[in-house]
Amino acid sequence: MPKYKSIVKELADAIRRGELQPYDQLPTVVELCEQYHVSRSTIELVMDDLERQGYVSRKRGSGVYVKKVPKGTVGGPLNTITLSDGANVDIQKNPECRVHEFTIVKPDDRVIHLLGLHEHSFTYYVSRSHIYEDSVLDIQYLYYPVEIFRDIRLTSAETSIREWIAENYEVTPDTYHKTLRAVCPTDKEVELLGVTKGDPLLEIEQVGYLDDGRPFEYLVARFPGDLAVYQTVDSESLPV
Amino acid sequence: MPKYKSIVKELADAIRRGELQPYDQLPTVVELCEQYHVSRSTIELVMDDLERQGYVSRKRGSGVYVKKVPKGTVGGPLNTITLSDGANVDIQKNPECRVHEFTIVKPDDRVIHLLGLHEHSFTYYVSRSHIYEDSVLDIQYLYYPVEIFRDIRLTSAETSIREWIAENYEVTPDTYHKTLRAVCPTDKEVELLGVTKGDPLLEIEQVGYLDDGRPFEYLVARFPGDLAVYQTVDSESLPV
DNA sequence: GAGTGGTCTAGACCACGAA
DNA sequence: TCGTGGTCTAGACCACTCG
Repeated sequence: MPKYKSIVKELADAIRRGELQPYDQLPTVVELCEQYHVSRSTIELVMDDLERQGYVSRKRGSGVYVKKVPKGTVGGPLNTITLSDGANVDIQKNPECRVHEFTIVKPDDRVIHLLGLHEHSFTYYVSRSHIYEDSVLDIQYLYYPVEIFRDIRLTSAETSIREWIAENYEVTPDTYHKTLRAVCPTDKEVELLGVTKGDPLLEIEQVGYLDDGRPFEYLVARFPGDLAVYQTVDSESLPV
Repeated sequence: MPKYKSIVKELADAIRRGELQPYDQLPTVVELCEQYHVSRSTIELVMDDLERQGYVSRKRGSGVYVKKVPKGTVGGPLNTITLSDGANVDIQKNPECRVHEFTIVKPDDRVIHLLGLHEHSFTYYVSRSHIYEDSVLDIQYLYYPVEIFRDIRLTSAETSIREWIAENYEVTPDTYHKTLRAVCPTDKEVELLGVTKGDPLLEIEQVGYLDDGRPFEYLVARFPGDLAVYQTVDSESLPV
């Protein structure tokens, strides 16, 4: 782990523990340099990271300050779907995964377009749901180019496709392009998700890229609106 | 403008113009250093920025590569709501803004909590909609602490509250914490938005922070699901 | 082994804020 | 005026990829 990451961890912990309180000024950059025996640019990386995680605000010429955020809302998972409410469901590990379909298909135009495939390309296609204590948490539709992955096994779709890929191919995912929408469930989804026709779903459409620039994964996931939220921190605002 | 930003702009333009094609390798870091007469760390900042904007993938030990993205989908606005479809509506400038309510209120618990206010605090409260060619684009609910802004004018709510604040107060917004959801419209919203009861809405709940760490704005905006999407790029994926 | 990007150093200069 | 963070330099070392 790079040096700056471990400093980030220390400071973030201090904030979560309440050792650094809202509106407290962090030690100055120079002080932190001495304290951790690192150079100025390293501390700069640390501050960038802390700001992107929503811990601090930086005021040029003045100092870096701990944000006044409601307890428990900082340090949580960002840039991903989380299941809301006290529903202590960890979508990451706990839920059972039920595969509805697992085939090789000629994908529709949108998938071809977003994965940058040729007209006559084929992809793996998986549809599946996660289930926790008899309630269905989501429905997912996944597409993987056969060009890249010549062989994907059904068992991997029931656990972690990404893990299986990591073990069997030498590829490293880099970034994901995401689009979020509010949509109506299809008739099929009404049935599978156990929602009613008028219930809204939160949809996330995600294209994954490898570190050489190739799209390698197309994913659409839909969650009942009362279960899922997407949280993020950045410097863009809606125009107001 | 810092030096690295202008280099970002040049390279991003080259990619958008197609001068650099998908899967092309960018000049190496060393070459870029010579080409732009800058140091290595500066180029590092450039690459960070290009990657966060979704232009390139970086492969350690190999090179930086232009992502294969469908034409027109890169370089667009990120981390904010955009109005989908060919609907060439620019929410930023074109639409008329109609204010429904403009008062000072004792906000509810959630607003108090997220703005970090005392129980007995007051806020400005604005509800308004944007309208373009007879169709209603959104409905917004905004709260500003009276503690921070002693005076907000109605006219500003009809144009740009943020602009008005910038002209009348010495505050600089820093970052925004956002939560996205899919929700049902209330009866009132059905009426105001001209949607039907079962149509899903995309909701964005946003808390804005100043550069000294103070929350200064609470905003909930709701958009008809068929009009609005939220787009972003990052290195987090849904677990798959 | 040669070439790549990622991290880091020890400085410097600048823009800005606070008093 | 002085202390702050933001940018930038000219190097260095390391981890990694690829032929």
